[in-house]
Amino acid sequence: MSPEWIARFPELARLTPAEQQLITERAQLVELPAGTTVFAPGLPAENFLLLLDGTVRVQQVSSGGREIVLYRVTGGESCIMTTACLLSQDTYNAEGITETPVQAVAVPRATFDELMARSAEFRRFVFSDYSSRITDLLHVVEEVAFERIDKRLAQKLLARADAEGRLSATHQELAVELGTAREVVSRHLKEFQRRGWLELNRGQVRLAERTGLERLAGAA
Amino acid sequence: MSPEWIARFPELARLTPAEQQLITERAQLVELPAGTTVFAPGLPAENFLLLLDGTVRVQQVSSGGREIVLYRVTGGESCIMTTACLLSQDTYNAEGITETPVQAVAVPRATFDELMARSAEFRRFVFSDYSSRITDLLHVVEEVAFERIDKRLAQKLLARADAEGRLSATHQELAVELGTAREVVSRHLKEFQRRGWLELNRGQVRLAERTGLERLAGAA
DNA sequence: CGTCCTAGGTGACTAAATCACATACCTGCC
DNA sequence: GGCAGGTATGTGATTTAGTCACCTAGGACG
Repeated sequence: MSPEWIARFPELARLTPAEQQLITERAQLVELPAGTTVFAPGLPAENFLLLLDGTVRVQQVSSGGREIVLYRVTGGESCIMTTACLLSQDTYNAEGITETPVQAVAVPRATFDELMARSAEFRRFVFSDYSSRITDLLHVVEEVAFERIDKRLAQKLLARADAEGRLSATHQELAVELGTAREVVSRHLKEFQRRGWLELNRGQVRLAERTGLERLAGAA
Repeated sequence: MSPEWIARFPELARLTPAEQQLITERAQLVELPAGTTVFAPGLPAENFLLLLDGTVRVQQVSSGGREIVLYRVTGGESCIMTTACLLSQDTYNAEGITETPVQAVAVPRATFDELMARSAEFRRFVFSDYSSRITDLLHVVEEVAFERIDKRLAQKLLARADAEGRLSATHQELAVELGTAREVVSRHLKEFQRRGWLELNRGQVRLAERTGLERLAGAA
């Protein structure tokens, strides 16, 4: 395949020309529509995935039907969870779903192994990705175990709103982000609205007074 | 150092003699008393640690002073978190503390890198350890986000009790295991006692009727 | 215009966390 | 033995979160 994509991964751009050629020759470009399940319990992971464009949401589902978003993989990152599935006998009960149309590069396992053997740069790339995911997971644990829902919700709203303070999300979707129940989100949103911090419409939130949200989000 | 220890790591025993020699020549045996901080936010991690004996408890501490145990590293496992610290610019707010006297092998970073380059077996060993830790963290997220405290407490008690059904732990220690508050643990323990499932003494729990606990622990 | 589906609202209740103390138990020391 | 000080545990009151059951509102579409 054509090799321009490799420039999107600064760490890979430092590989030797021969190593870059190895990747670009053996890797396959894949295009996935939004809503595709990239990995899930029971599905075998065959490739090391490098995301060029789009985002993959990784979340955990409980037996009781509740869900929580663990992290997102975006362009320029690799999807380690699939790699980890290759190596662990334990099955994860996490799943990865494309949130947008996704363009990615699939590196076959044998090529992945060869690059791990040949290139210190490649190893650094893979490890730093692992480390980032572990950091993400530690962050989720910290939030879920120790932080108040209203604070976490305020943080989410600020993080996901666009420049005009708008975001499209149902209460249910926000609940999954935080790993809580829809009613809990609805009640807090309503309270925020009562305080004049935001306006609510079906599937839409518009931030009116960021300062209040920011104070709550930043509260120790 | 003397090379017998390597036999405790089945994956490493499959390395070639030359690779095994590389490790045993360069690695250092370290002995740590119980209660030593192995890694913590801010501390630089210099070595790849392989545990021979003892256990290291890895836990997260919140700003509010609450804590939660994430997982334990025991003999035959490596302490990936320290390695990950080497590779991630993000600082973890997790810490590792020896729970017992610990005997470990410290592999210098350069030797670690060399082995990663030379040995597919070594890579498999490192990756499978990473995967196990990620699995552990996913498990913690699932428990904290979705499971009831009484069920989790029952599971902990069953898991930590010895053959006679005894375990030494304060309510506070159990609370840290679960990432909750001491009062919550005290009240549930008291209720378990009321049901005749266990007997309580200062710093001690004795399981009297495992069946009740088991039913609660296994409840969907 | 009615039907159906999804989004959101709400009251009642249970579970968990927090706060503020009150006791109980143990160890060392007189 | 008795007392002091530290650690462990008990408990009520209150707030916050999660659950359950059910309701209403907004759209899409025939």
